[in-house]
Amino acid sequence: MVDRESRKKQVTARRQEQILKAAVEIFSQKGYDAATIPEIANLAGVATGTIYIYYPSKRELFISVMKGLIATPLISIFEKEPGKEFPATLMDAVKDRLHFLNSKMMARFSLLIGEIQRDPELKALFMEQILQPFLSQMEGFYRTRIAAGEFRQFEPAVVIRAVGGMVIGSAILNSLEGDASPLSRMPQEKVADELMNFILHGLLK
Amino acid sequence: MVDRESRKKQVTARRQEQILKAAVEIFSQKGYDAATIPEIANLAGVATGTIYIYYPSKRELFISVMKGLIATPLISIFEKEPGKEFPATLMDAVKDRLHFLNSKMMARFSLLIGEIQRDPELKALFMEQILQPFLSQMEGFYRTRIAAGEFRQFEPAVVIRAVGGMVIGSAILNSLEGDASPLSRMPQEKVADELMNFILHGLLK
Amino acid sequence: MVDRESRKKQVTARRQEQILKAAVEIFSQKGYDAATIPEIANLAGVATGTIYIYYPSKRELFISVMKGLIATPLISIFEKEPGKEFPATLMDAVKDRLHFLNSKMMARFSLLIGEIQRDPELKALFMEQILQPFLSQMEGFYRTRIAAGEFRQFEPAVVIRAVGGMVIGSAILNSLEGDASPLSRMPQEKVADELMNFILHGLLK
Amino acid sequence: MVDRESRKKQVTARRQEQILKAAVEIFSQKGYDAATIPEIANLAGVATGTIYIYYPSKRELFISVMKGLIATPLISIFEKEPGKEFPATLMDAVKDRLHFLNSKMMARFSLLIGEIQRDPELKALFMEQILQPFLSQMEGFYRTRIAAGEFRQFEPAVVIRAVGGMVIGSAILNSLEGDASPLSRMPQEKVADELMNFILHGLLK
DNA sequence: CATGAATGAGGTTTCATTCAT
DNA sequence: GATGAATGAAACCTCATTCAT
Repeated sequence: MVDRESRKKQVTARRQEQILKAAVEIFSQKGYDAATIPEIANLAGVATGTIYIYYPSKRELFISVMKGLIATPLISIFEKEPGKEFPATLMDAVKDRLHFLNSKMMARFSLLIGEIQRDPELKALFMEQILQPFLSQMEGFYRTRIAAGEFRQFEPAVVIRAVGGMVIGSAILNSLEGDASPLSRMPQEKVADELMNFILHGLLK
Repeated sequence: MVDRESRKKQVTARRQEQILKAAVEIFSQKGYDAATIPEIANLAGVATGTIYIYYPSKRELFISVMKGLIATPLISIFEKEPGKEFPATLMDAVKDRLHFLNSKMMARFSLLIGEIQRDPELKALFMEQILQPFLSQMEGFYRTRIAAGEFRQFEPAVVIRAVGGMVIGSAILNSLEGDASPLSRMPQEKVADELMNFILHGLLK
Repeated sequence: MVDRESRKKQVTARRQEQILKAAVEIFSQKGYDAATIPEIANLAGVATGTIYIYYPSKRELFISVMKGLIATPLISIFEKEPGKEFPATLMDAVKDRLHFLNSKMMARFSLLIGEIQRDPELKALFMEQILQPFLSQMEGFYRTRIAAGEFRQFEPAVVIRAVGGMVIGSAILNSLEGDASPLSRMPQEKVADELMNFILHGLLK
Repeated sequence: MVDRESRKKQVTARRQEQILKAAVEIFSQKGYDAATIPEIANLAGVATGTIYIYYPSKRELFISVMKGLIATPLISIFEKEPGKEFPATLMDAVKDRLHFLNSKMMARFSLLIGEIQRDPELKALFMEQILQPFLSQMEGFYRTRIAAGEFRQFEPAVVIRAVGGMVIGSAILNSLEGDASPLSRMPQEKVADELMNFILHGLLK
């Protein structure tokens, strides 16, 4: 009995996941309006009506998709990894994030960023769950470095928004340029290196 | 005779403009699908059918809107202004662009960037009309500065995409944060100053 | 003055004719609904609005077109031509009508016969102007021939409807088969000959 | 299980039939353009959208209607019925067909014959499924009779087109005259008799 | 729970008709 | 009279949502 119940729950959970996964796919390919429930159902391998057992409306499903994307631990670039000295850490982080910028998830984000801006709930959620924590984390990191005498004393609000914008905008550029970008033909190592040097030392000699 | 004809043309042109303006407004508020022709017609102060005299379909109207946004002489940040020395020029440019980043047009762009990525025609148009020229211009400027011994010799492709991404991403952040951003409570002068210093000198002391 | 007025009238009449001719063309090509006033106007070389000076509505224009077709002196097959003996006359008539069956006008009729059946006014008009006179004429001719002892004494109503139906139906067959019909590769002379013989002598030996 | 599925199929089939039947009715009453999907849906007792589950477009529904009409085993007038001698057979056939000429289906055909001529697909279908087989069958029959020494040796192509045209045209006359036709007040027996005699023996004494 | 046929509101598009020039 | 831009009603079609099985 317990077994049967727990198996049931498992099946249910799996199905929910299937649907969500399909929804992520379709929504990010077509945007909110152009995506259709039958299409998502089809990709998920369930009947149209089944989706309404798990999500009360298309909008709710979409919100769930966005929450899923948003909930993803987007950015931990500047988490201190104890025992590692600074430049090495940042360098590694940048390399890691470079791959992240090319990731499917960032592509999805960049395709759905319009919907986020338009929907108040999504906007609030995004600000709360992603933007604020990210900016805070960066600000904390930045202040620490200033205190340590490593970084110049810019206005943190400005600098972190510049860097944050760079992350978002680069993802969009990536999604637009695709393989046409010269960066796709350079060793990631080199790109990361250059990028970090630019951020750390600036353009000026 | 000539007068009557030319007046007619003027009226016609004005109406076309009315429609386009309304379309820009509605499309950037609601996105492509959620926008409706009757709504655009209503805002333009014409009947639904009238729109189809000027644009053969909703899609064409949308393309025209996007072309209009794209055709806007977006970026001339780095045009040489003869007689001005370097840092002053860049500084001025950045200040100017800061205002630009806050502009309605950038807000619209940031809301419609998803559609641009999804539509092949728009994508091509955007790449051709905006992205390539912008990147080229920046690259040219950057190489000049390197040759003049002013700038470090980074890989131009990387640097300009970082800066370009910063422009796009910052516009989106702006649109998301709105008045909640601390930057909105700082003197533009100071923001521009900090930003430029960051770009020129980097984070490191 | 008189000159100018009469010229005006001429111009007006010509224009009316232009419009009607264009309407005949378009209506018989596309049928009533699929034909559009702008298209007719375009073919007639006038502005859309001009048509409404001459005809109060699309329907009226269509009725005029049909009246024009119907008014055409469709059938005078059996008019006695004095001084000619019988078989020769009929033979000639049939030959003449054979050409008529292939005519553009019969093609138009066969394309618009559905509209005639559907519209009560057109139906009445068609019956009154074409069908009844045609049947009467045929009936008169037939009775004369019976009286003359030349024709068998069938029920006239049956025979003339059979022959009348043959005329209409053959026009439709013609329009459907076009050049694919073997008849189009036979000398008209022979076809007329065979046809007349069939009608006069029947199938049986 | 099987039961439930098969019942579902039955329900589905019945509904498809309902829709098709309603479509036949409306299309033949109003023609293609003037017929509307909501009207057909209404007559079929289903919602507008339901029709689009069964037929992808108005055009497809129409094509199905026409195929249905066309697929009807229209004419087997001249099928040999073994054991029956000739004139009796033909007589019976004609009587049978007389009723057929008055049938609803022939009325529909005569109303839709314009659409058939205008639409290439329908035209091809009609030629292939109806006209050619019908003409072939008649030609075969006719040649047999010639060989048997019963019929005169006319050019078959001419004769069968004359008779075929008579069938189509008579149906149209019927549809136009309706009860106004004197034939409707004659015993069918007599009409058939006269008609057959006319065809077999011709007009001439 | 799962299914998928049915629903019908709502959007795009066409075009007969009007009317100011 | 002639023009053709403007109008807006009405049609086709889609798809979120429901519900009987």
